[in-house]
Amino acid sequence: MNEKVRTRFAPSPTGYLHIGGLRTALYGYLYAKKYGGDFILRIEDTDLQRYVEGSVEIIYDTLKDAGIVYDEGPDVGGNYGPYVQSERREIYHQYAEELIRRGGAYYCFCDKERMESLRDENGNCRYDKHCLHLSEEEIKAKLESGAPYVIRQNIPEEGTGSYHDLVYGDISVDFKDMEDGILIKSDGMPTYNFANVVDDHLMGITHVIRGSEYLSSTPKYNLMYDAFGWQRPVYIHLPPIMKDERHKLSKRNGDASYADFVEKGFVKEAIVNYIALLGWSPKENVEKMSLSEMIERFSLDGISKSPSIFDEAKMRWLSGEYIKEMSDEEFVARGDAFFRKSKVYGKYDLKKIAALLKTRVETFGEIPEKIDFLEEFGEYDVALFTHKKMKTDENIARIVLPAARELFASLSSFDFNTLHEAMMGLVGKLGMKNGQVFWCVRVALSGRESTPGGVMELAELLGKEESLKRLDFSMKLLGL
RNA sequence: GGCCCCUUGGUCAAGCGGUUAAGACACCACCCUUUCACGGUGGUAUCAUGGGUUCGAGUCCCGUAGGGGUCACCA
Repeated sequence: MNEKVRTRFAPSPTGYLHIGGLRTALYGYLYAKKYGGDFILRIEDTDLQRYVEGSVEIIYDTLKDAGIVYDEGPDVGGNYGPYVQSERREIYHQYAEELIRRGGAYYCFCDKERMESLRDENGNCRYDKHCLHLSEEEIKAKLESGAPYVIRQNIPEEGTGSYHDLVYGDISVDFKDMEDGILIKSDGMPTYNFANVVDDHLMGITHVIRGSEYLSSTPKYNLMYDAFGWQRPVYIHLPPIMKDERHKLSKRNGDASYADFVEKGFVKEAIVNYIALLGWSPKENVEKMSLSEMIERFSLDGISKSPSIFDEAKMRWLSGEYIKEMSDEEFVARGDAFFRKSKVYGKYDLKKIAALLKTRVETFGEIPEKIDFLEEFGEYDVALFTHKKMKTDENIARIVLPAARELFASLSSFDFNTLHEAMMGLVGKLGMKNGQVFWCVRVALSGRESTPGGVMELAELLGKEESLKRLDFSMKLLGL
């Protein structure tokens, strides 16, 4: 196989790009790039009923945002266009007629009523090839009279369709279990069943990567490739991504999409990294990977056959790993939207806050809740001064706080090092343990059981004036 | 219901006839430590089930159960 690898992602513009779709795109991209091939984006908009305004742009934006770049597509061009199916109507008709000539399809004039009468006890109707037996004259007459028609695939009544899937292995389906599906609808548009075959061939797609829902209909497509005398592509079907063991993850159920997770503050690279790991694992047993590392490591034998359940907790962890690696500047820049949501925006040095926050949040979304106490300070439960392990309580606090207040007031500079030295001195002077002093002052400054950073970091951030104000307030709470 | 496919800890998963059945997330404990984190160490927990084949089965075969997909003028 020395022909150039060409894969494609072919979504229909029916709304947001969901996680499963994005993974399909990602694998197609990874596979193509792994072998120096091309990755193509094709829009499958043959169902005008389901078309949702603006979703094509969402597809472009999401892929771009996720770093999945396509070599050819509606907005970037290419030599195999157009890349939007609704612009290829004539092509489909031409090939449909060709297929009829080759005996692989036929005109069908049956109406809804007749189809209804074919329904079986399970409510399924199965076309009986009625129109396959129309004479050429009858067909011509009907066509000329302008009677509505569809074009159906002519599937053999016996035999078995077999093929080899690179993930699932050998798949066989009996022709008798397949219906003569519609290839061209009465509105003149092709169905997926036909358009995907024609386009994949015309666009030179070598590897078809798609969801496992097509596993059992693929023999139908092979019948067409064979009838046309075209080379069948290599098939790679992917297991579904589940929300829980019973339900597939889907936008229709209101499950989060890529965009939703970005909005929640997950690091983009982590989202892409995580979904790559759903249904695929590299041989090297590594999990955190950049896109280029994924390309290097991607291999089809690492794709699993069974569905995997989407675990937000693990994606959250990965997101945290990416955050820990960021510089303070990058954290501030990328978390900007979330810093803006916090009450402290514009009032503090965000780079200093970033340094404290990086190991304490896994998504940018957690930023506001972690730092709002810098602006919000008031009544709190004095029981916070009691901490068994630190050996401290309200009475210790009554000794520590006034001393700390006096100390703070005496400091001419209020940076971390000065504070550290001063606080250590205070510990010695009071003859207490570090924890006793630090715990009490930190609580007095924050009113919180836990904070990002310790006393010195907090005092430096708040500044001398605010620190003294808070100490005064806390002393009052303790009845001093 | 017919057909196709799937089944290793709570989750993602490695394994491809012989292993003490990796690793990660989550969880728990301990260490580090001025809180919380980070980091470090350790721990709990898995081969759906019944038959075969084999000296030997998570790995191969068959059945059963459970789950998913599909059976549209949707993709």
